[in-house]
Formats: sequence, structure tokens, C-alpha cells
Amino acid sequence: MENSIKIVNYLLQHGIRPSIQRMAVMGYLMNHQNHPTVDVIYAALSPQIRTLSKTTVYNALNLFYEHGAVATLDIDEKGTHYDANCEIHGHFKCLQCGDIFDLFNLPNLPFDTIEADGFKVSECHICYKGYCPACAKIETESSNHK
Amino acid sequence: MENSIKIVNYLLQHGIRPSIQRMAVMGYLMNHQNHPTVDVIYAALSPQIRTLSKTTVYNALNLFYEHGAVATLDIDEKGTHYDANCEIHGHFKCLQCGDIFDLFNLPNLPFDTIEADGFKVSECHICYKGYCPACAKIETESSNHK
DNA sequence: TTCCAATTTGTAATTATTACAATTTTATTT
DNA sequence: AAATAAAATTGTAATAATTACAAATTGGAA
Repeated sequence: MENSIKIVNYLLQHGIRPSIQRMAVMGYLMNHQNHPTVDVIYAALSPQIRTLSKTTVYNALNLFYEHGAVATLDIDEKGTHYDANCEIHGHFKCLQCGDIFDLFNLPNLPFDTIEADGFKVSECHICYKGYCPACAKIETESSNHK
Repeated sequence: MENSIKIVNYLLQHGIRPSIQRMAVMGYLMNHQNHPTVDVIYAALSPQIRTLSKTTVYNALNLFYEHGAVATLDIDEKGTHYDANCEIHGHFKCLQCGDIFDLFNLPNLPFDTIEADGFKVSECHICYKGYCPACAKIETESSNHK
């Protein structure tokens, strides 16, 4: 794969030694913007890397997080979701289908006013919950039929 | 206690039948703004209501949530935090001491632009992470001594 | 009082995550 | 290249949060 060079560089830039497993996990995150959990990543990679251990996936993701190479998303009780896009952006979790959507057009939240109060901000999460367009539509239609 | 009337009313307003246990849980939430987890609530109430089961605390909180009587906070891996204040407001989680602070002076996030895209918003969470004033101060001082 | 439904309780099961020791891989030194 | 040290991976066991569920209890309606 040509883009494995991109993955290696990304890891090195964040001070992370690349290994087969770490590259696979990071590669999965870069190619899947659906905020996967450990289980999802493990299930996807396990067939290719037959010896892969779930602990390794945990290790890799925790390391990525400590080095600022991924963002974490504590949005529900289904476990931590991971995102290779570390730029601040919002999320929308559909309470019906469970999908998590990215929201890129939100206004920036202030850091300065909070830091003026003495807080040191290192992360900022904005997250909506409700019904996604598809699920909201179904909801509306079924209630019309009543 | 005089304010048990307030608790009963609050539960009834949200269509929740009051019981000894439910009143205790809601009373705890109203009197403790520190976003407790199930464990914290159970540990606090257990001595008073000796027969209290942790399952009952879960049942009560899930019911409260379904009826919109409490807000939930999935801010870390320590389990769900609960908040009797359902008004939209921000939170700050200190990565050092673990405390969660309320932030009331944040600008309102837009609902309309998101709903224009077809999303139906029912919750909106804003959450910062970093170091709280006390922990940030200690950090600064100790690095000065180096 | 009797009966039915709702609630509570305790235990067991499930799921996410971490702890940890043993093995394997990778890098370093000779 | 061989020997050694360090880092990473693996598998299993432990921990913690939450849910499932059946039995016991409570509270209201007939």
C-alpha cells in the first residue's frame, strides 16, 4: 500500500514508533471516519492480522491518545470512540440508529474566557444527541400514517 | 425534611411516581452539584437506606433520564455522571484531580443550523478537558522550582 | 381484605477496560 | 553476525460499569 508511508510519517511525527499493529490500527482510523470503538477496530483487523490481540489495540490507541495522534469520544456507554481527526469539531449521536456524525460548521467555542478563570484547556468537545436526518424522517412519516 | 415536598413535586411534574428510594436519589442529586456516578450516590445513600440496592439506583436514574428529569454526562470512562440541572450548560473535567466543573457563561450553540440539515436535536453537550485552576497552579509552581 | 401492578432487591451475566507475566520482535552493542 | 537489552505483543486473569432477570416486597384499586 502506498499510503502506508503516510501512516508511518503520521506516527513518527507524533513520536510513535511504527509497528505492524500500530500501523494497522492507525490506518483503519484514517480510512474509517465512523468513530470506531476498540471492538470494531479489532473485529476489522483481526482477520488480516491473525495473531492480533485486543490488548494490543487498547495499547495502541492509548498510546496514540497520549501522543495527541487521535481524539477520544466519550459519547455513550458503548465504550470510547476514536477519531483520527484531532481538529476540534462537533459530533452528533443518533439515539435511534446509534451512528455518530461529524459537524464541521459549528462556531468556535471560547478558550480565552475559560482560561481567564484559571482553567488550562487541552480538549474541547461539542456533542449533540437526537435523531439523524434519516431516522427523523422515518419518525415523521410513521407518525403521519397514524 | 421540608424540601422533600420539592422533590416529590419535581418527580410528579416529570411523571415519575415518587418512592422512598427515588426521592432519596433525586434528593441527593439536587443537593450535590458534583455530577455523581451511580457508585457515589449508592455509597452516600446506602447507610441511610440500609436495604438499598445498587440496581435500584440504576433503575431510578434511568427512569429519571427517560423522563427528562436528569441530564447525563458521558465525560470519562468512570461511568455515567448525573446532573439534576437539565438546563444546557458546559462542563470542564480536570485531567489531574478528576473533578467536573459547571460552566454557565458559554455562548449558546446553534440548534437551527443543525436542524436545517435534518437533524432533530434533543441534547447538547459542551465539555472541556484540561487542568482546573487549582491543579494548573500546582503545575506552574512545581515547574518554576526546576 | 384481596388482588394486581409497580417497585425493589439480590444475584448472575455482560461488556469495556486494565493488570500483568510470558513470549516475541526490534534495536543496540560488541 | 552473535549477544544483549529494550520495546512491543500476546493471552489470560482481574476489575469495574451496567444490564438481565426472577423472587420478594410494597402500594393502590376493587
